[in-house]
Amino acid sequence: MKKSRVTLTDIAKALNISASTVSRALKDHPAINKETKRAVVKLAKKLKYQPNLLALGLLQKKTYTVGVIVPEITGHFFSTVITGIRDVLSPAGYNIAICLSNESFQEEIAITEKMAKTQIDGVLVSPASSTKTYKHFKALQKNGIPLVVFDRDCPGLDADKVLVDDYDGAFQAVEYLINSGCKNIAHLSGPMNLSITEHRLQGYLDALGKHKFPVKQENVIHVSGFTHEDGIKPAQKLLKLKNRPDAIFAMNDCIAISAMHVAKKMGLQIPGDVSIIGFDDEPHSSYFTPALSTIWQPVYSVGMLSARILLSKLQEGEEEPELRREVFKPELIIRASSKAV
Amino acid sequence: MKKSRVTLTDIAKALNISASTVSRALKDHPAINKETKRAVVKLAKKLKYQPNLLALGLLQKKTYTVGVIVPEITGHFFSTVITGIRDVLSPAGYNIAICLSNESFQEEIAITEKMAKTQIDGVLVSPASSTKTYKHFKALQKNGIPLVVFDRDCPGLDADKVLVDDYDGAFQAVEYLINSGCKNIAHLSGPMNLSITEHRLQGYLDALGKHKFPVKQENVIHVSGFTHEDGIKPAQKLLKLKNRPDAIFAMNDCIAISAMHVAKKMGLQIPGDVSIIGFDDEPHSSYFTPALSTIWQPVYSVGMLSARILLSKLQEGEEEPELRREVFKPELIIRASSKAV
DNA sequence: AAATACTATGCAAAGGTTTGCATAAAAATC
DNA sequence: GATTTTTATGCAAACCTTTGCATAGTATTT
Repeated sequence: MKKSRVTLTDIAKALNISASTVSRALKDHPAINKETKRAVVKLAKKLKYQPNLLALGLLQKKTYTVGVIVPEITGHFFSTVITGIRDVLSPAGYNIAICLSNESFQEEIAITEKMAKTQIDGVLVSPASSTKTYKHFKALQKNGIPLVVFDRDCPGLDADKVLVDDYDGAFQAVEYLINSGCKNIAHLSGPMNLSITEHRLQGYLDALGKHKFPVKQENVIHVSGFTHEDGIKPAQKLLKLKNRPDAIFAMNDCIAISAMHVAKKMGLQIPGDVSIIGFDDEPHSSYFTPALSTIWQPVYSVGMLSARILLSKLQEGEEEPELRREVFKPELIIRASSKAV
Repeated sequence: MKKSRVTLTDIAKALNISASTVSRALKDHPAINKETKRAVVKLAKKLKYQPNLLALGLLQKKTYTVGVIVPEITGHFFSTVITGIRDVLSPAGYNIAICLSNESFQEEIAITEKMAKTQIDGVLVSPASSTKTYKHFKALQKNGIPLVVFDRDCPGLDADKVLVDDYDGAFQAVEYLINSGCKNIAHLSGPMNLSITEHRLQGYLDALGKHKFPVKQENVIHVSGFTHEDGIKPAQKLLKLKNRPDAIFAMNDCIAISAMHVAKKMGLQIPGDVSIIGFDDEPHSSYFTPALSTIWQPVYSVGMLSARILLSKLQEGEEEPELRREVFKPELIIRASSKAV
């Protein structure tokens, strides 16, 4: 049988006083007798009184809970962002409700609806790759729930945003490959319709363009997901081209690792025959053979800053200041999978 | 300004009926006029009525939220367990509140207290490595909150448990090393006081014992955490022993990778000079050079089963059936980092 | 002694929803 | 036409906490 918890009224009855007095005694209200206060505090401790946050939330229309919507958490990126979010929000007294959209637009909609019902205070979101419209986010905003978008942009949505300059990261990587003497640079690109995919692709294209390299259709392949398996076939396709690329810039480290794997199986030297650069700088990446060159992003900072911005919206209250758009710069980290320049 | 949401009463007023009628109309209550129902449903949709789950929770003492307490989520293990949990609980209509203890006993206590206050329905927990007593868990149970412990056992705590046979996994790994001809097998063990550490260590010891191998104090080193960095120094210490081990069984894959890294830097052949076996079978593990031999665990299943057990406690209600203790068997996966037998 | 200020407490409402009981109206039965 | 049944709706309580206002008693001032 579910034991009902100790309530204010229970304590009040036991001491023959009113619930209001008990509430005030526990809240350091000035107008309260020291004796009474002492008795209340003592009994509350004895009975292990725990205030019912539901009742409080109902009363104050504030739940001290922030929702975080991410596509997945099994990768390094989002789990680290979440850790950053937690490290800001938790000390501030906020709960975090982490929800996984599983890269599904439908699930994302279901999540936002549930969040509205649970009276969440604010939302941090990185949209699913299949998300096309932002009605569900706008609905949250209309409900007065502040929204911060991180990492994956929602073009056209008016919200605070914390992003990473994916374009710049890609540009750096490709330009480095060019400077190191690569002549035929391919790109394992991400799933279509995703802002980060597009920005990285554009960075790749523009770096080629800047150096007057021709862009070959066959040199760009979109992978369908972010895991190793998703990278194998596209990498094979690339490395079996008649005009085999001498460099691959991959969407992320997992895909880059797949490409390295395929290349090695084909007997190719890395970086002798083909240079490889990834994106994300996962913890494992420096331990591969050869150690993977990659683009580092301030992942933890993305989480912290997003949380801080949301927090300020929650606390400053309602004055609707101008929207913020923060863009972090990534850094190229050269290891052994790409030629020295 | 925080717009207050549409409530039952708002709809009631607009239609000149009572809130009870509106509630019933939206709930397919039998005794309700079709006309009325149609009107209510139509208006509710138009105004985008969202029931307030706080009020409901307060009334029914049920929040349809389950708390999940894990030490961290940046690794592969817990993030995958969580995905399994979600895939069971989400379709059943439950929310998941993921909380990170950060391997800290104190934070874990704070989390459980907060969970009691938020009237959570049930809890899934894998305790922090620094957790020594289980008072906080017992307090939850006393409050009538069902608790399921997964992966990391809490010896002496009466709760449902979903574990992996770490002892058996370790035993398999070490026995394999013995059978493959290794004579001097070391163990990079986990943080002290953690059930999985102890079980794996015992498996190591017993496998040696079974084959009449001497146990050398110097061959067992405890690492302080689960990341690559935590493994480097202990691995160096091990491989610089006068009597250098010809095999290392590591606490997990990250540590094993560190050991491989150190060994390679020292110019040792793997597995020629030293065999290495890890634990966890992370997605990356087969992509290292050489591909890492390891122990696979049914991580996703651990999550799913834990969630299913909790779910049955939540639904069956209160009859307190006997506690379940499910133990999954891990599997040895031999790749290239250990000699063939 | 009367008026004022202060201290300590209680009452009641509010927050949104559900539900048992009561009630009213309509329909069905005799 | 009177009684019973059915159908549709409303009232009010309950869930727990906070807080403005009122009140009663005590202490201070004039």
